[in-house]
Amino acid sequence: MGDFRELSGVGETYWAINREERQYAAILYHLLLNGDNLPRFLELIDCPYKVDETWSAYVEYAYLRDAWDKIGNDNDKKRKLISALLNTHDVSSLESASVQEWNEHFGVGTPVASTAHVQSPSRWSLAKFDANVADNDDFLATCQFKWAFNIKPDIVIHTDNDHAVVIEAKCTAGEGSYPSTTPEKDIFKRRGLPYVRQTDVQQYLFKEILGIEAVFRYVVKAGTASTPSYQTVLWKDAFAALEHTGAPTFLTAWLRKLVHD
DNA sequence: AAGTGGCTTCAGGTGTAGGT
DNA sequence: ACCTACACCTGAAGCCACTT
Repeated sequence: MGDFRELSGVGETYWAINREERQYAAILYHLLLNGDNLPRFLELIDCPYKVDETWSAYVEYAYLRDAWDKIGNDNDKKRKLISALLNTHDVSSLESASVQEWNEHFGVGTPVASTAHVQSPSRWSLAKFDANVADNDDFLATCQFKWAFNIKPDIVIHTDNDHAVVIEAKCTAGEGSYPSTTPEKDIFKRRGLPYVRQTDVQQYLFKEILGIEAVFRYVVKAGTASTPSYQTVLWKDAFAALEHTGAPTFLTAWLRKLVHD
């Protein structure tokens, strides 16, 4: 039997010290689905959209990944889709390329460029298609397109089919930016391109790719500074605004602690 | 004090090869 | 036709040193 808890002197139940942002997001999501909590929350964050009966809500929202998977083996449809949404010079020059040439153009190497399947843009490699996309605007567009296939907002509420509220849950870390790795950052520096904020990619995903009008909110522990790209809400205010009658004992205690600490 | 960049670890997705 | 193991890549996040 392990005795970490005794040796460490950390005697609290886990919930009392938990600092996992996905756990916070899961609690928020759970509460949002109960009673009148959805309208309460939307009012708190100044949601400009009306909710109708088609509303739905998601955690770890990966719409493009799943829609891509749903297309199945239709390579032709996949290429037409990319050509329509990513309207760059190099993409239009790929019309007669083979499937493998198409994949190689975007630098897919996971583990190799497939000869059979048009691979997901989420697998494109920035460091490799750098060599194949000369124009800076095209390069940036290709990066954004790829990133849009990878981002997963923590919570998304579709207030109806064409409007959404996008929630990013944060415990300690701030807003991320792209590109993320050193070699990729070097490429951006060499090209003189600015880094792209996480919320910029989210806005691009919803507006330009999915055709969904959306607002964006960060839920954070402390600090209320909103930037032009998003507004922030405090966890304590979010939880204080939500009804939780009948919740399990630990959750009631946890919420009390979160609201009053 | 807050932000940035480099480094590390972890978890998960993807396609291939090789087995049954 | 399925399954499993495998290699490779990526993003998220934490930590630390450094800058502003």
